Amino acid sequence: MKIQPATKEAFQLLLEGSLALAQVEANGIRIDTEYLNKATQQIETEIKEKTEALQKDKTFRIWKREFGDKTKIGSGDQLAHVIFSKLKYKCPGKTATGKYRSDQSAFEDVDLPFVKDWFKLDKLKNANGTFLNGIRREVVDGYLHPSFNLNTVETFRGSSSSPNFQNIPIRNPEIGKLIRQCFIPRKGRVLVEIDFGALEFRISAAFWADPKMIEYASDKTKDIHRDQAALCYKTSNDQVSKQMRYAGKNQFVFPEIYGSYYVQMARKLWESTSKENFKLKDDKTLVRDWLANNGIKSLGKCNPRQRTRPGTFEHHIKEVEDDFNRRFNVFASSKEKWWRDYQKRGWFRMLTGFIVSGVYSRNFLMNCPIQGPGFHCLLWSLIELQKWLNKYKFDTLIVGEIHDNILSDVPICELQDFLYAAERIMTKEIRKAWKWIVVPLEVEVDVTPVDGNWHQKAQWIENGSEWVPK
DNA sequence: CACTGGAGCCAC
DNA sequence: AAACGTGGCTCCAGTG
Repeated sequence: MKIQPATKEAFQLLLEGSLALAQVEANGIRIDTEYLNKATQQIETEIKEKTEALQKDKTFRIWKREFGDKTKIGSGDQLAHVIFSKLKYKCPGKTATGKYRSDQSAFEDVDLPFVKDWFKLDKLKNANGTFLNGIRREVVDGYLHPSFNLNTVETFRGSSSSPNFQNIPIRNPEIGKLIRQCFIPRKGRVLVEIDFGALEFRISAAFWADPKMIEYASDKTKDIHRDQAALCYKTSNDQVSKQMRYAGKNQFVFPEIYGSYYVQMARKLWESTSKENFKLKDDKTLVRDWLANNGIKSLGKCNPRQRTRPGTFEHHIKEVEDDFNRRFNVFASSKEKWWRDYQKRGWFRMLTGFIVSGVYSRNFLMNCPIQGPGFHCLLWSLIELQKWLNKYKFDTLIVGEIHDNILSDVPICELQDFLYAAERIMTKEIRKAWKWIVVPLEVEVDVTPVDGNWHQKAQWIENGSEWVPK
């Protein structure tokens, strides 16, 4: 497959990008090595205790009898064999090679404490193995220097390795805290994380040139993820809780934009409602109960070959999807034309000047022109911000990048100037340079306490004359 | 013993 | 017509 940056502009972006990222790598992130060692010791003790507890369980005796000296308590395959084959619980599916699925959701309906505890232990092992150990292995004199690559990704996004700085836990609050406490600013300083808000949706609107999407991305009172959650769960916009919005974003809007369809989305959205505490914003009503009171009591068969039955959740989500495609009808038609044109030519060009040539799936065609240019907005901003810091001889250091955000280590005396400069570059300068960004861009800023840690980051806002904690 | 690929988990 | 995109890393299981 021949892939290359096609224009001078695209080439320049990669060249300057690699120079700027080399600086980021050299800067490095400060690590609280004392905490890291203490946390490792504690978690290893916990892993040992929890392992011994599992080995006393009667389910483990069955396991032992089955596998003898081949017994490996960490093996998901063996766990699945014991639960689904010996104890005859129903397995919800097989993997590509015909083995039992052994991911956590495959055991959702298994009510054995042994299984719940096994997954708790598995989470701890992952936190220790991949993250705490992964970080410690790479620390040099108290600093971590992850690689930030521009040459590994099909869509011309970036990646990170040794260690991967772009998948540090955050969604699981306990594990997130455990790991993120390792990352600290230099003495007397703060860590600052600057995100593009809803970047991929904004780029989608610009790329597909859909007036209704552009309107959505341009109107501060509108929020596509919240509004679609409301439609999916039959509530008003005001009733959408944080969890509901999260589901709307990750189980409807992104899947829909990147080529999924109502059957898959209905399953996931319905699965979310079975989580405990999946409630409306009033914090009393379970979404599952709310739906039941609104005439939707079951998911439906989810068989793509059968017509959906009115009154099922699946039927409802199909209507939400139809409505989405009607409202964003330019998006719906542009993507068909985009796919047809590619099939004729065998290559396509991104808004940032990159040419992608070769055999690709339909869904790749939908994702690549959004994912690539989204990251290019970040890379362009990082380059400009680095130049600005150099020009004015700031002590602020850019220390990392995660696809749509920049992490910096900032002396408190430079914080205000730095935030104003970053905002200017990321929302104004970039639109002067790249006219195809026909939607406003926004930044979201998080700052840690002085001498705090990454886990303690909290949102800051601009109040008209300065940046302050929200 | 070295290596490989599957499966799972972490992020955006 | 077909059915969610991109990565990195670890452990396990199997191979030679």
